[in-house]
Amino acid sequence: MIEKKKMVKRKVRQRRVSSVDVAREAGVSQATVSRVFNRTKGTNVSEETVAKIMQTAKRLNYRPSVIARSLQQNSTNIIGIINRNFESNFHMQSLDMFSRELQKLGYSTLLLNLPEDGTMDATLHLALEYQVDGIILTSTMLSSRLAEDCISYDTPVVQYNRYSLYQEVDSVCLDNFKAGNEVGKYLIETGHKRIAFVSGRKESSTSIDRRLGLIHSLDEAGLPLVAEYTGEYTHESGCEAADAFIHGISRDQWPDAVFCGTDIAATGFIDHARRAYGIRVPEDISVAGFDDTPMATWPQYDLTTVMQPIETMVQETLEILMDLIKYEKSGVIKKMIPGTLVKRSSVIDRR
Amino acid sequence: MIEKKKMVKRKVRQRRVSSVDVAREAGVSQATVSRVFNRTKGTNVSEETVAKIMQTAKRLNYRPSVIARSLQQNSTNIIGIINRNFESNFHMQSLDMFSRELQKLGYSTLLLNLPEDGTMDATLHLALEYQVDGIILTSTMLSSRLAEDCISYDTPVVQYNRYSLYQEVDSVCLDNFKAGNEVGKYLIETGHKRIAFVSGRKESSTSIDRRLGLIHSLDEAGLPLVAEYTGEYTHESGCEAADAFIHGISRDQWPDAVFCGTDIAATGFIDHARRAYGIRVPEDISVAGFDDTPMATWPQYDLTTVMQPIETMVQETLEILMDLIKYEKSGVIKKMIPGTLVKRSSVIDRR
DNA sequence: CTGAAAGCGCTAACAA
DNA sequence: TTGTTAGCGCTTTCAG
Repeated sequence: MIEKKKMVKRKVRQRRVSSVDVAREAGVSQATVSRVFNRTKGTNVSEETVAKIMQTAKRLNYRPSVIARSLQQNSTNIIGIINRNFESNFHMQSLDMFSRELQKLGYSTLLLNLPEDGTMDATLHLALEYQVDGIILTSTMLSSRLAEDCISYDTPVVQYNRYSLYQEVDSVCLDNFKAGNEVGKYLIETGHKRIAFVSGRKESSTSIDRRLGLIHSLDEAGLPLVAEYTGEYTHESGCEAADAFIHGISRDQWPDAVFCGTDIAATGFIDHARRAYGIRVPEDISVAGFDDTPMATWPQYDLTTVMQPIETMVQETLEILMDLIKYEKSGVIKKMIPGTLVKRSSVIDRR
Repeated sequence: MIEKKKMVKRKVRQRRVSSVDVAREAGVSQATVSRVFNRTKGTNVSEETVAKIMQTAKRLNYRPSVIARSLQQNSTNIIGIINRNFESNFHMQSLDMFSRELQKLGYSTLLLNLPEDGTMDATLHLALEYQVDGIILTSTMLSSRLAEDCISYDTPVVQYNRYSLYQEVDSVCLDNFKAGNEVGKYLIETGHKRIAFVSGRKESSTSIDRRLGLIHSLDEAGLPLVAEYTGEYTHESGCEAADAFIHGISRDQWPDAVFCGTDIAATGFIDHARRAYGIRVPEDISVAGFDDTPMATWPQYDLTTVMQPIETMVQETLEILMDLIKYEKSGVIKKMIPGTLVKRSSVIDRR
């Protein structure tokens, strides 16, 4: 049996045309070619030579090597985005927006994924080895040891969608506590007495803060959290939560409002509560979500939820990062972005 | 008014520690340091010096510069992924899998987005200037002029989720014609006589092929396509399609089965048909989708749909790309991957 | 306005 | 086993 691969010619990657080639062909020095491809800042080259060089460059299909330039300039124009997962709409949209905005700013995006098993050492170091000009860390926090590494590499980092009061790292994050608190206050205002919570991932600090915000509002009103369920970012989790809150429980013990930490869980809750238990939403139970995904506007849900202003968050993150790249760091920035409560019909006024 | 930025110290990025620094500190030559960081292939360095160098490297927090190495080796270990959009689940999952698999193969991902307004010249050239080792083009086709550019740069390209018979570019794509055809045959087999189609984007070649496949099956059975609607990849499009097929149309003119080019449109169709017209799915109208997104398994839909084996498609794409990187190209590969019809209860047997 | 030359940090061939 | 040296392709003084 013959291995197919063995029969094929091994490839030696050919040398690309370089500025030297263009220079030789055009009868000028290599430096002049370089000047032509960088004459943004008043580098003076005669019209004539410019024309000649551009022409032969085009003929030889020459394009400057960003890599060589990076080496010489000590700057790659690459931003590393270290990504934890793509599980939610929020993450996808954020990534999309980051890479588009970076492109507009003249940067490219090096996309790095955290391995499932967790440690980000290797991933972060990879980014540093690529000499990226900056790093955006989504939904993860930097250990102080790794933060040191970034500093010693003089590579700015901004955390997105995660923050810690005890860290020197700049961050941009939705104010999940406040948002959770506002949902709670709204549910209380509208006359709900028996409020329950469905959490996203247990370890997720965003979920934890939303929950704490809710509880704070309940405490102030002297109300209990009557039930809670911890799941994943899935429709099924919402279904399970409905079972947990309703199955085998007498009607007067049901919650009259359920705050779900994610829209997707809210849809699951609503669907299952209706189908399996004939519960009317919002007449029997009000439901609120989080994220304002497209599904929130589907007529059967018409979900009261919290909108995360992704565009603003991305812009703020990039602004901080660009400043860190250009100017000396002075102090730590922890930007908390407020969410917006979007009121729809899935929460009813019970007063 | 004082500009804040003006008050801040402009930053000059410091030089990073290089192998020369380590060499000096450790009292060895720079080449030896390099060897230590590359001793995979039997480069012989004494235990003693290795220890000494590793120690001072750690102390100085030295890490080799991938950029410098790339320049010298004429290879960056970066793969450029040129992405059209993130609008669907399929795209996100593909991107996620690509970047994870590439990372396993020792490559990093440079993520480039096509601008809204369309031309990919700039984007492709950017990738080439970064000297990426290969390019994956998702949901787009390469003009023959740009294909030339890639060839002259000796940079392999593989198209993902798009193909063209007239191109020299390798590609991996779901066999959308066949999949559409199978859905059609299945609907016919199960006794449907009045079949309608809801398209994804009009220009999208994947949608076009799904439609052609469907029509081919109808032709063979001597059945007409009773209605069709062209929308977007949204729930709302599905709702609109329901209006188009049902509103103001006498019951005997309704379709008895609707094939939606995407799951998301199928959910919209089902929801709206039920809510606005009291139609029972599948009793009155059967519905099939495409993609096998998580929603397809939600109980209220339980959608018959076509699963795209994303993992296989990604693996095949990478295999082709890796071969193109290592070996001389011999012939053009156009890999058509079959979809899998997933039968669920949204299509009923009418025989 | 243009050329010569140094050097960014690294690898690899060649010497020792 | 280790050091010396020549580039990789570019930008950027410094001369002319």
